[in-house]
Formats: sequence, C-alpha cells, structure tokens
Amino acid sequence: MPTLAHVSEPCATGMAQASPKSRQRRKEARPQELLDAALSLFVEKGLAATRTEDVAHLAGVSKGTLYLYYPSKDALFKAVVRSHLTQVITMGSELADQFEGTSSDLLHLLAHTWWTEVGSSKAAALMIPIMSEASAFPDLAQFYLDEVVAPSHALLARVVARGISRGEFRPMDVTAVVQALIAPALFLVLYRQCTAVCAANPVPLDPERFIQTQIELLLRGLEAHTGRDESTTTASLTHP
Amino acid sequence: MPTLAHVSEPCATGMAQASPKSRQRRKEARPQELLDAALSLFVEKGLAATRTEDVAHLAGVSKGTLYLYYPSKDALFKAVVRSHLTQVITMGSELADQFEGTSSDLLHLLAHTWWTEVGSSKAAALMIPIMSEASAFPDLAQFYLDEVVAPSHALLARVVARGISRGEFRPMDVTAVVQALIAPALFLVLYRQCTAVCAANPVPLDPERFIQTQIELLLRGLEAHTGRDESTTTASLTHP
Amino acid sequence: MPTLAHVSEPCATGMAQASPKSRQRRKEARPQELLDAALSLFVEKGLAATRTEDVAHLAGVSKGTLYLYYPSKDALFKAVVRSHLTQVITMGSELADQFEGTSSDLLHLLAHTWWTEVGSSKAAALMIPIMSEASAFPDLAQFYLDEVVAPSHALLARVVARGISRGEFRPMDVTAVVQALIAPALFLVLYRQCTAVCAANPVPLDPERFIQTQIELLLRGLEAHTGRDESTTTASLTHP
Amino acid sequence: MPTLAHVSEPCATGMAQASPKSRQRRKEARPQELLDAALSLFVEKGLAATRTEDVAHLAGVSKGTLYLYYPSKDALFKAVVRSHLTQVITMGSELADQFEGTSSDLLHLLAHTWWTEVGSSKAAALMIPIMSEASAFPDLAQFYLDEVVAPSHALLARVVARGISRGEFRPMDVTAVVQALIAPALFLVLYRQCTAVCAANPVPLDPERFIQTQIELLLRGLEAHTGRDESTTTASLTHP
DNA sequence: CATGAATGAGTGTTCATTCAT
DNA sequence: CATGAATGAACACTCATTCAT
Repeated sequence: MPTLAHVSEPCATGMAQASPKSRQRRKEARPQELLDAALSLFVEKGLAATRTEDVAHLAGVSKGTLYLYYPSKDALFKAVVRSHLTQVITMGSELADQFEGTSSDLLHLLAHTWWTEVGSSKAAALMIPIMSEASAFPDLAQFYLDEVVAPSHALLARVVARGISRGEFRPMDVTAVVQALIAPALFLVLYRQCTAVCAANPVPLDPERFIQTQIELLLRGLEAHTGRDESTTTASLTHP
Repeated sequence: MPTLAHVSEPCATGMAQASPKSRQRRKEARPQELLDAALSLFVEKGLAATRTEDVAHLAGVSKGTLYLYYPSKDALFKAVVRSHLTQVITMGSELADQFEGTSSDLLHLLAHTWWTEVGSSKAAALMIPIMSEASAFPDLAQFYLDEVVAPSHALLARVVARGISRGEFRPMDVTAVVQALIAPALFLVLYRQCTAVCAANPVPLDPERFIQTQIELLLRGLEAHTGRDESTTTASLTHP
Repeated sequence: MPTLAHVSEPCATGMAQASPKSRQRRKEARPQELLDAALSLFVEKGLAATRTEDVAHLAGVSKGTLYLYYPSKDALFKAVVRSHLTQVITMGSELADQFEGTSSDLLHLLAHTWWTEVGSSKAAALMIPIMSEASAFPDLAQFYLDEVVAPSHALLARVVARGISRGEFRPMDVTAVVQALIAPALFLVLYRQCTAVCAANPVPLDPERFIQTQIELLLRGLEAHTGRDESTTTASLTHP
Repeated sequence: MPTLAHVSEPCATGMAQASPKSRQRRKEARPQELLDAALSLFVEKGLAATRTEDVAHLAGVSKGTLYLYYPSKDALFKAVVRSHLTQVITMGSELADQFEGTSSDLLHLLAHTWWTEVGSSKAAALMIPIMSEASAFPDLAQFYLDEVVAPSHALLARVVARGISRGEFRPMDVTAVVQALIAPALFLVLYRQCTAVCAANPVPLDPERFIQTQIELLLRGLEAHTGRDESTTTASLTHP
C-alpha cells in the first residue's frame, strides 16, 4: 500500500485485545484510541486534509462519537499534542533537573529518551503539518509553540548552561548550541516522514546510531577539557 | 504598469526588465507571475489551505485566468516545482559535472549555489507542505520525489563518490554522507520557515555562516589526508 | 393508569400531592415534570431549537428516560398541548354550558378563567412556535388546530350566539365577534413573550386590567339594550 | 396545497418575465430574488427550519450562489429585514414628519400605508419566528428589536404625542396608546399567518376594513373635542 | 426502569472548477 | 484571451433516536 489515500481498518491502533467488556470497557479506552488515530492521520495527511470522520472511523467509532470526547477538530489536535508531547517534555524536564552525572551523559540520556518516547513515534512528525499549515490554523501553531517548542528549547538550554557553568563545556552561545542539538533530530524526523510517505527507503538509517553520532560530533566541539585547536567549527558556534 | 488598477502587486517576484509594453509584457509574464504567487501561498499556507482564487488575485488576474494557464491546482503545483526546483537541480548537476577542482571545493560551491538559488528563496520550503500533505495529494508527493528528491540525492551522491574515488575523502557509505550533508540544509529551511511563521526570532542565525560551519564540520570527518584518530563519529558514518 | 408506558399522557392530571416518599413520588411525577420542562423550553426556544436532552435534564432525568415516556419529540409536544391546553378548553366549555347568568358576565368569566389558567402561564405562548414553525412540523400544526384553535373558536362562537339568541347582543356576524374577542388575548400573549424575550419592559401592562378594558370595549359594541348611535365601529363588525 | 412541507418552483418569486438576458440580467436581480425567497421560507418555516439550500433553490439558484451574495444565514435574515421592513419604516417616518393634516388622518394614512407596504406582505410575519426563536438567534432578535420594533414604536409615539400636543387627542399615556394601536395590527398578522398555515379560512376577514374599524374604535377613545363620558375604556388607557 | 454512550442523517459553509459573456 | 457568476461535492459539527448495560 503505497500512499494510504484511503482509510480503513476500523479499530486499527495497536492490537487492544485486552478486555472488550463492550460499552464500559470501551469508554475508558476511547479517548486514547481517538488520540492515536488522530495522531496518525494528522501526521499522514496534514491538518486540513484530516477529516474528523476518518479519525473516528480509524478509532473504530462513528463521527458523532468523536465529538462526545473532543468538542472540535482544534481541541482534538491540542489533546493529541498534550497527550503525546507535553507529557514527555515534562518528564524529560524532571529527568534533567534530577540528573547528577556529567552534562555529556545527560545529553545522551535525553537524546535516548527523546528517541524512544517521541522521535520513534509519529508524534514527533506533528511539527511538520504545524509548520506547513500554521497560517491556516494560527491557534494550533501558537499552542504548539507554547506547549512544545518553547519548553523543549528551555530544557535544552538549561542543560547546556549547566554544562557550561560546571566547566564541562566551553562558554558558548547557548541558543546556537541548542539549535545544533535540534538540527539532527529535525533531520531524523523529516527523513522518517519522507520515507514513510514516499515508500522509498534507500538506506534504513539506524536512528539510534545516527543520534549517537550526531551527539558525539557535537560534544567534541563542546568539550572544555582539552586545549585542542579552536577550529572554525566550534568557533562559529561561539557567540559573535 | 499603468493600467489595470484593481488588485495587488501583480508581477511581484523577479524583475524581468526591458519589455515592449505593458499589455504585451503582462501576457508573457503571466505564467511566471502565477507560479510566483502560487509558490508564496503554497509555502505560507500549505497545499490544502491555498485557494486558487487567492493565487490568481495575488498574480493580478482573475480566478478564471489561472485555469487558462494551468488546468488544475495539482498542475499548478507541479509547475511551481518544475519552475523553481527542477531547473536549479539540473543547473547544479551540470555545475558538478563540469567542475574540476577538489571535491571539498565542489561541495562548498554547491552549498553556496543551493543557498543563493534555492535555500534563500521560498522554493526550498515547498518540501514542508509536501511532506505534511503528501498522502492527501499523492500525485504531488510522487512528483516531488521524482523531480526533486531523487535528482538531488543523485547529485550529491555523485559528488561524494567523486571525492572518494579521487582519494580526497575516506571510503564511506555514500548515502550516509549524503544524509549528513542534507541534514543542515533541512534544518535551515525549517528554521527559517519557523521564524517566518512564528514571528519569533530568538537568534538571527546567519544562514551563510551556518552552512559554512556545517560543511566544514562534515569535511573534517570526510577528509582523508590526515592520519588522525578514527573516532566514533566518523566511524559511524561508515557503512555498517 | 400505571402500565403501558409507551404512548403519551401518562398520569397527566392535576398535581397529585401528598405522596409516600421521594423515589416513589418522583416516578409518578415524572411525566408532568417532563411536560412542564418541555413547555418551558418549547416556548423559550422554539420547536426546532429545543433539544430533547435539555428537556430531560431540566426535568431532572437523563435523555433516555424521556423516551421511556414519550416516543418522540413530536409526541412530547402533543402531550404538552394536551396537558396544558386541551384540558382547560374542555373545562371552559363545561363552564360555559352550565353558566346561567348574562352572556356579558359569561364572557368576563371566561376571560378571567382564560387568563388564570392559560394566558398567565407559559402554555398560551405555545401558539407562537406553532405558527412560526408550522410547516416544518405539519403534524403538530394540524394537531394544534384540531385540539386548540377549533375548540376555542367553537366555544366563543357558542357564547356569542347565546348572547344574540337571548337578545343580549345585537345580531352580528359571530365569527367576526369571536375574532375581536381573540385579538386582545393574542396581543397580550405576544406582548408578554416579547418582554420576556427582550428583557425590555417599557410599560408594565397589567394584564388583568388590559383584559377588562378590552372586553368592556367590545361589550359596548355588542350590547343590544341601548338605542345608541350605530357608528362605523360596531357597524363594521356586522356581517357585510 | 395544504402545508408546503417541501420546496419547489425554482425561480418562483413573482413572475419576472422581463428580460432574461441571462448572466448579466440575472446578476442584478439575484439579491432581491434571494431576499424574497428567504422571506417566504423564514415566515413559512421559521428561522431554524429554513435551510439555506431551500432558499437558494426557491430563488432558482444553487446553494453556493446564495453565499455569493450573503455570507451567512444570519446576514441573509438581516438583509431580508432591511429590505422589507427598515426601508418602509423610514418611509413612514418621513411621511409622518411631513404630514400637515389632523393626527387622526395621519393615523389613518399610516395604517393604510402599513397595510399596503408591510401588513399585506409576508414581511410583517417575520415577527413571529423572531419571537419564537429569539433565544436561539439572539443576534437576530436584537437586530429586529433595534431595526424594526424600536423605530416603529418611536414613530407611533411621535404621532400620538403630536395629536396630544395639538389638542386633538386627550392627554394620555403615550406608550399605552401605542400598544393599543399595535394590538390590532398584531392580530391581523397572526390571523393571516394562521389561516395561511392552517389552510382553514373561516371568515375572509377583510383586512382593510378591519384596520379601519380598529382605528376608528381607538380614535373614539382618543378624541378630545367632546366632553363625553370618561368610561372605563378610555380611562384605563390613561396613565395610572 | 434509568442511564448515557453511540449513531448517522442533516445543515451551514467553503472552494475547485466550469462556462457564458 | 479574460472575467467572475454559478455550481455542487465535501467537510465540520449537531442532535433526535437507539440500545447495551
């Protein structure tokens, strides 16, 4: 199935074999089922092109039922973001604040956590329709900015600043470093979306390894302990 | 352009100077004006949210006229891609094939050319709605894949292979290197779209400099001439 | 009549005071509570805009329960009419048939009774949504016509005819007089609805007094005993 | 055709045989054709039950065309009111302000004008759905209040005050008199709507004559020139 | 009996596309 | 060629009604 330009598989998400005690059982699971279905379609088709009815059907319910749980398409999107991103960011934040090892190790830990919790799921790709359709859905774009982008930046900035203040990293422009940290994650997300969408899969691109590589590459430039050559690379990350 | 005082900014992009007269000129310039208008709106609003009427009005013509030149929204989009991307890729391809300097210099040249011809224009951001709304417009996604993604990869792969075969770069997995080359470009495009959309501009991020930095960073890992330590970084770009 | 809970009018009569306990009481009072809630909402919001769920909640039960007592919105409306209007009309009819005083006094009595039993309650205003939305609910309009309008006219016509045949009123076109009697009642109902809806209350308009005035005004024209001038006013109520 | 619970007769309004110069000709006539169709349906079916598609079809166009002229159902309704009521009220206002005869004659003139311009058309019946569905369409109710009710009251109040100040009418509570003037008009409107809806037509009720009668009846009570008995009728219209 | 989760037909509104002028 | 009026399929959202619990 190359493009999935149609919806199918009612009740597709996961396998959910657990206990279909019909009415009661379903009711509790519905919200998450709907959120999962919505996530899939928002990422696959974009915001405008995702029909609420398709979301409902993918979750195995009818159009009307969706509106029993979420009062509008906008609200549905926000709930998806909260469910799949906001929570994880909060978690990562706590992780970072409690961490006691080196900042390098913390970055590795965060990268790994990001990958397992967000990057490897469809949730990370939500940023794509948001960027693309921001001006058609300004509320959602702002929401995403406030709930996802800003906290993520803040989290990474805190970690970088921690590394600098502890003498682990050289003094650098924090924002620039944060960008450099985000760049490979962005690439990974886009790359996966691209292969998912195009059904072309030139090189599997082991994501875990890719992340490792990128982080190490960056850390090399960040490290403070050696008096190595200040090449253009690291220099240009320094605040102008 | 004295007459036709009714819409807005017809003949927006480009300059196309030295033309006979307004009437005549307009007629010939129409297609490109429409393409420019379409590019702006596709990038700004996404595929689904761009209304054909808005494209026409932005180009200074009426709704019906658009359909005189392009038979559908899909066709319009394809023409935009062809006009703004396919040509440049072909150009870059020829540039690369004729280049006689070092592969490092070629990469720098291509990066610079990409930036001036594509990256700095709105055309680069077309990839965002394409990724986002691919399955809603499967034709367009396939078209983009065939016309843009594949040729770009091929071009870069050729250059990397050239570097390796000439002994300038270490033998590595070509596709992995191509990905590493594309990653910062992707980041740049997304970053600019993001700041354009969010009106937030935390760090100006000089694009030229960013590209320089990233290329140099990569070249460091690619270079074959030094007997330096084969750290994990470069190692992990090697094919498994 | 406890069983057979499927059609309408279950236990509608009176108010049924002094009942064992809350649970029991509630069950018996349900139908009337539902009718009262429905009346309020039909009058306040109109037929189409009244949601069955709101009726149920206003009556303190759930959506499904409403359908236990009344099989559809239409049936609910008919039950409301029967409960609040049909009974009173029957009552008025009996009153008139048993009355032994002058026809003028009878009209006064009927007017007073109408006001206390119908006009001052929300039930009178049911005519407004009926008129407004008649062709959207043709069944209901016909029902109202048969159950309310026709009997009311018949009742008043009988009284007027009685007055004429007893020599109390001058011989006139009965229907025209009935219309003249109904006009101020209509006005009163509309006026109250208007002030209720608009929250504007320019002149308090004491309803009892208004009715008195109008009746007296009309009786003046009806009276047969004086040899006063036959002005255009009364003349024009005469059948052409 | 008893209830007209269906829509038919595309391009029904009037006969419009004039000049169907197709596109151009139609375009100018469309707005009024749509307003006429909307008026018919709003009055016949109520606000909620009138479907925009039915309005369009009754005007002989498709759903989309309606939205070319009026951006929403609300806007359509307001346009109907403006077109059929506001204009006439303004006209009546000017008529009154320029009138130089007796106030009695002015009232007769206004009554006649009202009947020919408003009362005899469907426009007068717009008040019925407004009253019935005010709380479902609060904007429209307010609009109607501001554009129709308030100006009408003001106009009549001015005329009554004029009569009093010129010594033609006895000093009375102006608002009460205005109500008394409006009451028969209300009745007439309701009566016609009722017969239209019910297809029952007990007595044709010549409207012109009815109005004459009612006005004369009232004027009798208003007149100042005779020192006749101050009966309860007129007394109760006096301010308390 | 009572509940409220689920349904799906129906409505307001938008917009790509057509075509008479 | 250019226009813009007209179309109708499509979609977000509502609500009367059903039925498993």
